[in-house]
Amino acid sequence: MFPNLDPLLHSELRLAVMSLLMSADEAEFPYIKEQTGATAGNLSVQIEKLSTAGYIEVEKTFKGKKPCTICRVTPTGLKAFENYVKTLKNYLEVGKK
Amino acid sequence: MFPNLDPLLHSELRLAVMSLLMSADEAEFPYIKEQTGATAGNLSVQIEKLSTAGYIEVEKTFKGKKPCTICRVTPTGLKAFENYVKTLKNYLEVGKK
DNA sequence: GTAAATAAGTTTATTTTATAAACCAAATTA
DNA sequence: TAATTTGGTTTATAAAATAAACTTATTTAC
Repeated sequence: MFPNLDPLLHSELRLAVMSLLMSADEAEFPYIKEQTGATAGNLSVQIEKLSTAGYIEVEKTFKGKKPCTICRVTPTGLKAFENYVKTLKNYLEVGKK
Repeated sequence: MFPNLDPLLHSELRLAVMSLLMSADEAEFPYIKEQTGATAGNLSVQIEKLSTAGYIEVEKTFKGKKPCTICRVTPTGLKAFENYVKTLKNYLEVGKK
């Protein structure tokens, strides 16, 4: 009836990050920070978690002389996201079945 | 872009409880426990939170001689749930806009 | 009839998680 | 060259979820 929701995705900020990356394909740290309204510290932690899980890949390069962190969703992350959405529907689609 | 998700509903167990009550109209504690697979303790805590928020109403009666806790969703809870679903769509409907 | 087990919860404690605050290094601006 | 900004990371704190322990009453088994 209520299958488990992937705890890595069932988090407001991590879900927002994934959502952003799903449509943007790739995004830089400051952009994600701005779009989500998260603090840098919180964002850094959550990106690290998504990265550790293999849901996103994180590339640390330079933009001119400034550090630049680029994030991309991986195939694993894509699958996890889709699965999360499907699972969540069991909770949301009340009375539709 | 990513409006805040009602923290009271963005919780696996509480969401499951609400979801159940949305389609069942009213339900007894043991039934909710069985359907969600939650432990009694956890369920008790989460029901209390939903009740305090006014999302559900809890009636404590007796079934013969045994205590019987009945839960129902309130209009406030209904609205909150619907709003949560709407908000969540911003996170889930990637690339559909 | 009484001891053990079950039912229906609640309370308290522990663990996990999210968040914020503090910090760091380099670069830019005043 | 001192102060500020940018782009983060690390560490500490606050909040939340979860589980474990406990309570009270009730059957059920001996």
